[in-house]
Amino acid sequence: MGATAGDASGLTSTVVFRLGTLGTVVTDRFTREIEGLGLKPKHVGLMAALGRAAVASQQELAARMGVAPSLMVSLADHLEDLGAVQRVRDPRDRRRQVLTLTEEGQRLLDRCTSMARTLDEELMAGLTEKQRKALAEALHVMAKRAGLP
Amino acid sequence: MGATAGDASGLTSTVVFRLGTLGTVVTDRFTREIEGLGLKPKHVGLMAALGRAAVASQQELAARMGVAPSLMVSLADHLEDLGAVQRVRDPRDRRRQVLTLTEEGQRLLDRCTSMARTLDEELMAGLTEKQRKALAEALHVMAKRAGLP
DNA sequence: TATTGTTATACTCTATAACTATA
DNA sequence: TATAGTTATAGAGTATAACAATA
Repeated sequence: MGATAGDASGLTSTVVFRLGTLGTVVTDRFTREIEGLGLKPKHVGLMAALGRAAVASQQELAARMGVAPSLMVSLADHLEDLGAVQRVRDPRDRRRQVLTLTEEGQRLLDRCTSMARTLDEELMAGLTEKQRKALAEALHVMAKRAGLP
Repeated sequence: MGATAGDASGLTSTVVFRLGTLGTVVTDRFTREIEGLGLKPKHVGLMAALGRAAVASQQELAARMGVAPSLMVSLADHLEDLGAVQRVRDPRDRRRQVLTLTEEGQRLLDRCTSMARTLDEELMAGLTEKQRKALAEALHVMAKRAGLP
């Protein structure tokens, strides 16, 4: 025994490593799943943000999602093309574009949510009900502390 | 109550969403942390893979990490420049480049592991010891099922 | 002819900077 | 002059395809 150089279980067993690698795998999987809807993860993230806030300017949404305003433009463009969001100029400040989720957008978001739930099931197949609850709670606490929804 | 359209807590509370977003945040944080060592996450992943396997050809490592062989070349190039890995031609099959972790590589890997542990602490600051154990176990089970180390 | 590693090229994602219109 | 949104441009990261050496 002793400090065998070459044992990297140290790194790979950290939460940082596991969250990073699992996050990538899961996101890739989700990306393939929503591809048929003409969506990428960021589009879904934007719809989810709109689902919570109901109404917000592009700048506010960009700040909330931590992306550049220029990226918000192309995300909104694409969702508008799909009929998932509406752009309305704020009459009080005509510089602001206010985004709202349409009924079609809500339907798309619902389908994505359903797909995510199916993936959740697959992902947690090896866990007991108790373990799933504990996992969900731990992720929730960490997400809030990190300023995530 | 009722089915209020616009409530997206459905999506954002899935494990898929939480793993994806937390994975990104945590990886970005780790990336900044190791920047001073001249490393990117993939370099660390390669060193960790070498730490476990001790010796492997570039093709084997590329397959294990799920990256293109061409990317393995540049990762190995960079680590070789840092003195973290050695390339040795397999005498039995001179096409194969066998990679091994040097002592310097082990030192670098150890420092990265230490940084990851510190981040783990920060990340799980809001969790009880019991919750941390439960989280680690759940992540471990899911990682194995996903074919991750 | 098939395989390993390498190099050349192209594609995706996203940020920064320049620009337009409103304020 | 400052800000919201847009457009143009550039950089990072990585894959695919073409190539060289070896089997």
